[in-house]
Amino acid sequence: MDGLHGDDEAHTFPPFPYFSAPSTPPPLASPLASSSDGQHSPLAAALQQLTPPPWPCTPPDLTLQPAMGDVNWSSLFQTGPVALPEQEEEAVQADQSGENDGEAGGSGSGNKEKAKGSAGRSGKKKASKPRFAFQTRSENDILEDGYRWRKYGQKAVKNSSNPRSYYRCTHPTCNVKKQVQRLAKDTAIVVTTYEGVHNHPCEKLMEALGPILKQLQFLSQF
DNA sequence: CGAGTTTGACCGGCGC
DNA sequence: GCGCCGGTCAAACTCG
Repeated sequence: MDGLHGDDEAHTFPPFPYFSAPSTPPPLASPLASSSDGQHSPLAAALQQLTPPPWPCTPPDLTLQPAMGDVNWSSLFQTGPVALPEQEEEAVQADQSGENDGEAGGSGSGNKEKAKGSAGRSGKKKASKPRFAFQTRSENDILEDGYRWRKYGQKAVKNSSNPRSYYRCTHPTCNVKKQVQRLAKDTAIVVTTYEGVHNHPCEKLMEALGPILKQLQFLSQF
């Protein structure tokens, strides 16, 4: 976890790819993704752009958060295992492709068991998910990234006077989590760590692009 | 009243 | 084996 702040673990990222998937984007979960001809319709192309990236799908709204002034994008880095072991990678993908019952159903399953801790379910070794961390300079702890988050915990962490907050994506089938914490050294800097990949389109992006998509759908008829 | 937040307790991993 | 620590749960609470 300390890799978050360790410079030796920091991996410089290419320019913040808000709307493009890292390499080969997974198939979109939304039914809208399948066009009538199944090929490269403008609608399908547009929807491809909505493939959820692991990082925020929308940039911090500087107009709404004037204090965020200078976003230190150069500090964008990847934490944790950059290259996942094959088995773990498979586990992660399986976890994200519909077997999200673990976390998503955990809290509401009526399971009397108490918290099973940070190691996850079934006593297996913790499967490391892709994690992406970046720093922003902001008065707000929560940057507007286009997704809806539900806070499920807050902890005081060692060597930091600021608590760490834990959030989970509110989408029913999404298992993405994020941690938000202010730097002890510079409390103006918020470190946000994303864990996992959204398996659904960005809500606010969909909201914003809705009219455009409708128009594309209309135009694609001709 | 439903959705989201707060907060204390609990659990597993890990270092010693 | 023990204790520390990070992560999660879930009941209680708040808010719109």
